[in-house]
Amino acid sequence: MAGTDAALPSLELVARSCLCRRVQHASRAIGKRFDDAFRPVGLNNWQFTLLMAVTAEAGPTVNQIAAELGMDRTTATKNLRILERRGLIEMRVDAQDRRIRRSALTAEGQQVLQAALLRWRQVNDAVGGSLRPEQLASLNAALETIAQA
Amino acid sequence: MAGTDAALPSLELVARSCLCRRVQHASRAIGKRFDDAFRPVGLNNWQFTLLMAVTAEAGPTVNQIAAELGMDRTTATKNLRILERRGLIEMRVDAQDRRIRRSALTAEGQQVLQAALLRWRQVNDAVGGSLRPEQLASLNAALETIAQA
DNA sequence: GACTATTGGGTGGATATACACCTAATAGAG
DNA sequence: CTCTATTAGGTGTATATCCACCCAATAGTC
Repeated sequence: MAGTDAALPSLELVARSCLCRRVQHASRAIGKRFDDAFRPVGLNNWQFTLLMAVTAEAGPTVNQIAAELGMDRTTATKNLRILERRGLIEMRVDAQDRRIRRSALTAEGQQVLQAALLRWRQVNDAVGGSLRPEQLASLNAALETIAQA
Repeated sequence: MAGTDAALPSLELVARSCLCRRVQHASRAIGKRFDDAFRPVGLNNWQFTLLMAVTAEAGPTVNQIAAELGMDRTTATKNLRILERRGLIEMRVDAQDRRIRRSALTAEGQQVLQAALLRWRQVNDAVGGSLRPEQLASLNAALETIAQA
């Protein structure tokens, strides 16, 4: 309408084109789907991701895990502690540099992760399958671009 | 490697192709960008989205807002209460059906939202501009598909 | 070796999110 | 009109997330 600042975008435009809202909405939805899939093995989606990150390298540090997942370091600290309390991972001080704490899966953690992998593939295939192959590839590239900002 | 269960996906494959992890990573990154943009006006990204949802319809209910944003109803309740405490919105019981609570922006809420709109456009354009136009369109479609699951 | 800067990490607080469970108001069946 | 089902919503709990601030260990300088 006239009378409002012409420099301001209309509310309809914002609601339609807000990337933040779209990504957050999708994030909640996909997180819930993976939570449901992992519930029988007692994990949620980020715990699965964290277990994966712990196994990805040899004894990754808190900082390495946080950087890899793009989360705040203190968030990684607190989430790792929960997995540690449940006995799925171990954190131990590095021998050379005593500031550093390195993570590793316990035997139980490996078992839980193995049990989760089949469920992961099912739900990941299901979600990916709802997109056309070229759309999935484009989505991955776009998400990576956004994540690196 | 041979020796592991052939039915299990390799850890490398999982790390590379996990849609949940990618979406969550992008969600954290973009949320942080919008948080930074809105910080000068005292909002964060979801508060902005919530204010937008409150103005989108005439006096939307808690359920309507939660459905529109794909968030849990109880999450909407608690987030709305924070905006209410700050005096940015008002919740009032519907005259016809006293179970229903309808939301509306206060004058201060409108001012804050107006101040945020310019910042929104800057950061939304910046993020969208890092993608090619057809990639952005494809991203929007893919995110909507995922959100509707 | 002492002083300072850098780095790895933790704590406390505010808010974000969802689940299990609950209350209150309305709607519908008889 | 009463009883029950449905619907709108809230509370408590556990965990997720980030920020401001802190501590301890190492590295670098002299």
